[in-house]
Amino acid sequence: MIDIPKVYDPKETEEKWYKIWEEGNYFSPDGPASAIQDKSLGCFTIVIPPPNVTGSLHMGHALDNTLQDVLVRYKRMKGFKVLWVPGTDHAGIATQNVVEKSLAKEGKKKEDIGREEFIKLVWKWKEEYGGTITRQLRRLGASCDWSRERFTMDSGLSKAVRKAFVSLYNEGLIYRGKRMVNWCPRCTTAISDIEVEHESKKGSLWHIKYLIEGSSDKVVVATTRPETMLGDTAVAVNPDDERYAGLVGKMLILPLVGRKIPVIKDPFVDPSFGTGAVKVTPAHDPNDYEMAVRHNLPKINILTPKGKITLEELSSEEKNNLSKYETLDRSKARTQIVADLEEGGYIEKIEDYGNNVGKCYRCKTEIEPYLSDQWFVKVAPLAEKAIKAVESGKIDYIPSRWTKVYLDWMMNLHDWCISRQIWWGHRIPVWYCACGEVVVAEEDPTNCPKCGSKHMVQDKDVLDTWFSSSLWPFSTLGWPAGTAELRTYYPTSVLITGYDIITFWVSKMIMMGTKFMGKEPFSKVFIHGLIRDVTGKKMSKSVGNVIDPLDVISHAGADALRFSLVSLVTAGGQDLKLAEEKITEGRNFANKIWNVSRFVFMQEGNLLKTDFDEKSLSMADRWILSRFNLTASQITDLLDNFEFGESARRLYEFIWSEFCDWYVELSKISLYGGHNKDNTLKVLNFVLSGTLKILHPFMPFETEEIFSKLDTKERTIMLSKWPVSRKDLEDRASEEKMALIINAIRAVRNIRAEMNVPSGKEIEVVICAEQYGDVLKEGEQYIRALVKAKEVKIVSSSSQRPPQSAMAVVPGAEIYVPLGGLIDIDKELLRLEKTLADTESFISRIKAKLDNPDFVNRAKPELVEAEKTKLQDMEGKKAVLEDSIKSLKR
RNA sequence: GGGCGCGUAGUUCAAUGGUAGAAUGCCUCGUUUACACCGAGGAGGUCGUAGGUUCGAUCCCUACCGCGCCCA
Repeated sequence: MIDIPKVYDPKETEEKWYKIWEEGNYFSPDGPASAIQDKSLGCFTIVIPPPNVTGSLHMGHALDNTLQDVLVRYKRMKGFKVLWVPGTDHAGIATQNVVEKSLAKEGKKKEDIGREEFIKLVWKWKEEYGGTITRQLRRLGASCDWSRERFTMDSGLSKAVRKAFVSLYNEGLIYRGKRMVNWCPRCTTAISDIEVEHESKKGSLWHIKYLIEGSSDKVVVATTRPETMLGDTAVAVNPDDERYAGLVGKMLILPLVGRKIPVIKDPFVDPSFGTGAVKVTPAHDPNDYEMAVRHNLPKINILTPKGKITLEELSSEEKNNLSKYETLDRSKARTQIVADLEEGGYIEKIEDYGNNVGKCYRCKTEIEPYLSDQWFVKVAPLAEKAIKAVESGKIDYIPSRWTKVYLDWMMNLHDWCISRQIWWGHRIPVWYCACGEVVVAEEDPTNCPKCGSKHMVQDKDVLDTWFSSSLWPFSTLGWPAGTAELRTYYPTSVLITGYDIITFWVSKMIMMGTKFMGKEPFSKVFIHGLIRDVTGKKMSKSVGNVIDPLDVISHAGADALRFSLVSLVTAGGQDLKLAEEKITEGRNFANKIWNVSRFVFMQEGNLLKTDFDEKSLSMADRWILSRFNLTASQITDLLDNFEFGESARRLYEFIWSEFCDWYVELSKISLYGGHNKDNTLKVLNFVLSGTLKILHPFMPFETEEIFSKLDTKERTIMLSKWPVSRKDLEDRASEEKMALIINAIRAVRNIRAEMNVPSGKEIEVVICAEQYGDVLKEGEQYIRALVKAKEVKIVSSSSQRPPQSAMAVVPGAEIYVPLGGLIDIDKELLRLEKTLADTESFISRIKAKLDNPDFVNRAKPELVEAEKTKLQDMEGKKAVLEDSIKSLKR
């Protein structure tokens, strides 16, 4: 029994228990958990934000999934039918990148092996390595139902994607068109607006001279992107700009190129930008594109998908002139063109200019506005319902401030570009026939419905990964089939995620859920902050400030990690600054729990029972039972309100301070003194096992390990009943009594330390209490033991004050410690005078309040009463202190 | 430019319209039979600045200063 190690070792415990839980099917709502389910409570469902299949667990995942697990474990113990659906996301671009990289190691490109082979390779990669993150989630302790694990490329989910696409297409909510999109030249695909990160960057503004045809005059055009001039088809000025009024309609000669382009007027042009005349490059700038549409200008594309110069769309003469630029990368082309312009005397000046560049959120490559054929979702009609769902309160954001962020964004949506020019993903379910027929269908067509041809060609593009993610809350439950699962678990209960993906994912699930299910996918969205390093910076490998959750799990244990993270969560949803010290705190806490349990196990007798006798409870027993009962109900309320951080902090306080520092020390009196030993042990066990239960959602492994050593009828803490608040354990009187005892003990300890009483020396204590003599008599043994006193005398009148003693005043009692020769009179005087000064300043503040008629008349009466009582107490304290000082001075 | 969040102990952060709390670090003491990943005691804060509301503001309101994020 006593061979329990002094330091908690999480490693073995974690492996052992997770295996037992998973193999015992404890995570499933239909397994052993059903035994504790209360039908009247119904279901509690969460779908996991699916991590990228290529991913490995970072702190953000650790936090997000810990919070989900806390809630899930809590609800499960409470009796809800709990389902937590796990799974991963196929992460189109990211996964393709990974496999391309491994191909590159063999010196191959994906084009070398072809699309079909490449996709096979990705699947093979997925089978081999795709389980990494789900294994890591297991190490974290996540109690999701792995038997229901999903992958966004599963056949079921793929069916859902096709169903959704075809329905939206048939309703006219999906369309194809040539549009200006955000193009990543590295990923060689379009990406959506929100996948672009904006960054301000120092750049230049080049002032370039364009000659006016048939004249020696010139127009100076300012641009931040001189290289795109190869695709210029006009120069535009503001219609109200008098400087250029005479110029409109004239033709200019494009430098280096020789192309003749018109000067046009368009209100879009800002006369204060540069010279007020801007070059118009319709194929490479979204605003220029709009202008070109208005003025019917040609759109000349000069870039390949890889971002290199192409002359394909130029005239043959231009091709000859400009061949030196062909195949140059866009940045090299800029350098070259600027150099050539300078040489030709076309540069008027170059200014420093700060501009905003868009970067691909995946690979940080600068985005190119690029004109191409793409598929779009017309979002306005979908957004309308999604907005209503939140406005009407059917979906609540917690904290509520995210509501506004969501709504603002929803109301300003552009159509969503959903096609991606990559290979890995859900292929767009559209087929083209040589006869011109287009088929959009859930099932692959065998032949053309119009001409009967068997040679239908499927669209090459795949869908944005977020398209399949947007269906996640119902596709994972079997949709489009109307399964029992779907009826039982949809809508889900709550979504837990970071604020960084409200726009990417949350909003889209709401759109698709309201659209296809007719019901919001969840009624609550809990948004938490993001993990940062201790200085507030984002954790990143390149900065080197990453704390790896798996390292932490290895060194400190999953429970420590979980607890540390949760205790950092704030009600306001602030970002979490994670320092190593915080992890240490979690580890130390885990060790504290281990050791207090060890203490309980080390007591003699094997009666690890909890059936204490109510009639023979001591004051301390009643106190801890009442405190435990209160704590359990607080934790319940806090968790019901998603107050994760506060609940963790409250548990810490209860366990460390109230249970360990006070009750355990008090219990030793009867345990080691032999008096009422059995009952004390039962109370200890009762509180310990109850505490383990309310702690279990936060620290599942360790609580299970300890619980398993207790003699309870419940085979696993995971599926034990959540403690309910018990009126019979509430005991305000004992709490007040113990408060007095604790104050008295603290006061004596303070005297001992301040007066340098050697720690081994036993002292005498005299306590004078007019009102609370009984309480102090009852608690005398506690005081004696905890302050190392050989005697504690309770007297009722201060006339019995011992001479040569240090003293302190606590609410309800005066405490004297006779120190005989030990007392340092000067030191004690100093101490008392300081206390007196504090007391006096406090008194004057209360008096000022009570002398203020406005306060007395306007403040709540009970508050005024309380102040009066305080004043009385303080004046009493003052009198006692003055007396003591006087007698010491004598 | 629009919006949001944050400025509280040396540090990292809570809470609260009525004497401001914790963790960590620091100082003193302590190896007492759960734990030194420990215990006891202590020092440390004009709650960013200036106004306003209020009997009373760290908290509510306004402006400003500083920091961060999101959107254009």
